[in-house]
Amino acid sequence: MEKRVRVRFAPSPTGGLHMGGVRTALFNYLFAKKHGGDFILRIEDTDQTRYVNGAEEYIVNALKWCGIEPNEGVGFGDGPHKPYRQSERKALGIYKKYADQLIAGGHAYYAFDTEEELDAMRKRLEAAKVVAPQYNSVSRQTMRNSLTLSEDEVKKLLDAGTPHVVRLKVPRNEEIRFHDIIRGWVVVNSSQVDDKVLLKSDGMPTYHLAHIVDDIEMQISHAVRGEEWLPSAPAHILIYRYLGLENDMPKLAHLPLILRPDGQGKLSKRDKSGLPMFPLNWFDERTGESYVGYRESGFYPEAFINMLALLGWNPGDNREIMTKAEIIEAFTFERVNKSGAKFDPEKTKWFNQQYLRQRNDNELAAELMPILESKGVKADLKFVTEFCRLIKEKAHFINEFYDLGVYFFTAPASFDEKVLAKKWNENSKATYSKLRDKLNGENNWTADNLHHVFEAASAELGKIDMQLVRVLVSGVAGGPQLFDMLALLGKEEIMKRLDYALSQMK
RNA sequence: GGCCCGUUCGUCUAGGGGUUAGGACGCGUCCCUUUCACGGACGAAACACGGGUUCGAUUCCCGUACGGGCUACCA
Repeated sequence: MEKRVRVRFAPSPTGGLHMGGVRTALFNYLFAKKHGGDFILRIEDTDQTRYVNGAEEYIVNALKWCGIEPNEGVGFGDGPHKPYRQSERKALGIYKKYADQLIAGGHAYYAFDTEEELDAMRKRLEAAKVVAPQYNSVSRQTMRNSLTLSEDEVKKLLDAGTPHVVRLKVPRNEEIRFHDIIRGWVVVNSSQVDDKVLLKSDGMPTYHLAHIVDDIEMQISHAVRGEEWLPSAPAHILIYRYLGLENDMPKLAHLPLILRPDGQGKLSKRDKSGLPMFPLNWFDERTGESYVGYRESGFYPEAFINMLALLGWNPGDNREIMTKAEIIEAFTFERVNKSGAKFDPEKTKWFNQQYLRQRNDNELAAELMPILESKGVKADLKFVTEFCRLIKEKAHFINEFYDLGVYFFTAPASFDEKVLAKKWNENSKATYSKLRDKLNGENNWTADNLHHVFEAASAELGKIDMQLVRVLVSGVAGGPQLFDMLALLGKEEIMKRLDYALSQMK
């Protein structure tokens, strides 16, 4: 029988979760939901020196905002495999048990080398023109460890509490094969793998040991992670093997990376594309740096995850705008690409625009009201709702609305020079003053009727240039449909604006 | 440098031994329009290169180039 699908997202709380991490979480989530399985959040906080305050909370909040909610784990209600924080699991002695088992089986050993000694070893190897200096089956023989020291000596050192690590004893020359769901078979020779540290001198496990122990204990069925883990996968295979768990290990799937838009390297915390790299605002109190989030930039979480899902995956047909349910339904690892995908800021904006257009005017107004308030703009809901109807076609984000239509809230003080230079002449003042008077006599102030009034005025006064009227009333050359705009602003306001504009014109 | 992974329009991608190599973003032109948009139509734009295998290769194999990842008592 197939194992129940149980996958985990296991970030380390070393900073804000950036969008590459969000995508890894998303793919795990999609796979779990597709198969009716479990999605777990585990916190890999084994590096105490890199722990950042607030990072864990950020991760939880970011996943919540994205709608990528674990059904088990830190911040989402503990489950049967608690605790889900590795620091807490370490306190329970979980990892040491496995490390001891490896040592007892002759597959791991104690190493007492100091940082200086390790440094010296690397320098020595470099000087000897060794291509890849590492702690391995060859170099370990020149170091101070339980393979080179006598049993008595080792015991003495351990009893004296000498700082030491536990390392994996990787064989000298052995072919390691493993299957990746996305990439197929991968073969690496063990000579390329170093003797990885399993237990650090502070007693904490490294990622390599910890994730294996936890994946086994938590009955994880698939380890889905970024491609940056591919090179260490052979070492992981060895650990499972030496633990006698090779048949119980999760299936592996290494996701392609998200690359920078300009093409060089994987996405970093900061990018010049102008779009955020983080789901939510993030302030790093260590460095004092802050980063804007997708949420605060006016993105919808549906748009964000839709975009992310299509970066490296596709449903096999031409669909692009998909609900989360549709994505889940269509999701398979077979349709995940092998190659890295460059992040495309333009298309990302387009995704949000598509979702923006799906909202009705009442929903948009409800979203816009607090933004207006924060800008100190007072406007009533009815006005704002109509404003949304007019302006939404031009926007990608709700928080562009105000800037795109400031003149709906503040009368213009200046007027587009280009349009005036091209279209305003010595007769204009007389013509548009007459138009102003005609409008002033008009009581049926609707878009439709204003359209008729303009046509009649054009016939009577000579051509009324609609763009000129637009500039007189709004100050700018572009904007929503003119008559809708006049209708919304209202007769009183339009009169005021025309009077002011005409007083400024020659 | 070494090891691993990858390579279809500028970008995200579909496809796959014989196709006019399809879609989307962006870009351009036109239509609609007395303004501004939306919208519609059309267009430019890709199989990295070299060898095989084959009647035939963009598709399979091998090299090369290029790109990416890893190379810590970080994850």
